[in-house]
Amino acid sequence: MHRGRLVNEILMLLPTLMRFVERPSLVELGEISHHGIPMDVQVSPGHIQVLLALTRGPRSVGQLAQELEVSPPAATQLVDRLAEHGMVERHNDMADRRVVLVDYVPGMHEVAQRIMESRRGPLERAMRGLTDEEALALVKGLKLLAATFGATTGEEN
Amino acid sequence: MHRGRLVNEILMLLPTLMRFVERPSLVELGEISHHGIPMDVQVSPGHIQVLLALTRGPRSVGQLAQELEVSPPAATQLVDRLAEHGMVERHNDMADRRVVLVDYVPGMHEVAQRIMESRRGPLERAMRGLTDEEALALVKGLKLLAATFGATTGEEN
DNA sequence: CAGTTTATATAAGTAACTTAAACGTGTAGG
DNA sequence: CCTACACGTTTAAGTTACTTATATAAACTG
Repeated sequence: MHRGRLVNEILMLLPTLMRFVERPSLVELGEISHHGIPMDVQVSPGHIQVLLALTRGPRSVGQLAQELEVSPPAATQLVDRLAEHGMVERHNDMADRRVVLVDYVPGMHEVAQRIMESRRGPLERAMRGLTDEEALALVKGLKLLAATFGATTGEEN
Repeated sequence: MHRGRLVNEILMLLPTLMRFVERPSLVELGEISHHGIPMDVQVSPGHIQVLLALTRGPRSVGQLAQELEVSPPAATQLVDRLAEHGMVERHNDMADRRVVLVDYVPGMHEVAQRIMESRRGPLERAMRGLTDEEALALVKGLKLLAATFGATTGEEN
């Protein structure tokens, strides 16, 4: 088994995959127009991450930054954009008025769901070409890569 | 087996991994200083891809753009940067004087090697945590993801 | 040899980050 | 209680890696 060869393949694959993943996709959102929201929205992977994180309940901006492993200003920006599109709201935490809690706008849960589906679709389709073992190995490998790169590249906080 | 769960995990993992991978790393290059080249160089994943592609011989700018799946101007820029750092050279193709052939600067092959090692290192370390089957599945999965995203996101030429 | 296509480069613009600094709020210590 | 420092978020400014549109030069084509 030529590990070196595999490493080379990944070295060629990762940046290319990255560019594709990074490319923000236009999501068609027909029937919510009666909510006064534009018909389609540009969503980047980061936004999807936020929406996905919020499925487990409201989060503070800082928590979001930690979960996505980005700087606080980046989290602020992501929330800004989603708020502009009417997907999420900011509330003040009454317990600690410094923190800003982010949550779905009431009734937008399903819309968020649809937006996420637009990303999940291609992924699910891709994974149909993998056996269960391979799918598990893929996730395991991705986690390892993230951990290793994370450790190598600073990881300052 | 909960495929949906795995898809969610990947949806959370990919962008984060992306951000790490994307982060350009500073490569230490001690002893080439006598070539008149700066001691360390900022290399992005795209640059690594170019260096790796050149191991299989000289390439035209257009070919590089195709192999990395980026636009021609992006390839031009990547070559610009590597040329600034004295890693690669542009030659005119005598057969077709429109094409610009890119190749290592003589003697820089080993330096390029070292730069690539700086990226291969973390990858190899990560893959040590995988069995051979898992490593193969990882590569297979990455290819599938790239193909699927590529198909979804335009792929215009 | 005029007109179109091809290969590269330049110019201008964008999106997603980063660090540094500002601002308001909480929390102790004297 | 109030001064000083720490914390959570935002604003500001800068960077990077792309994109599209346009320019330039060389090669085909009738």
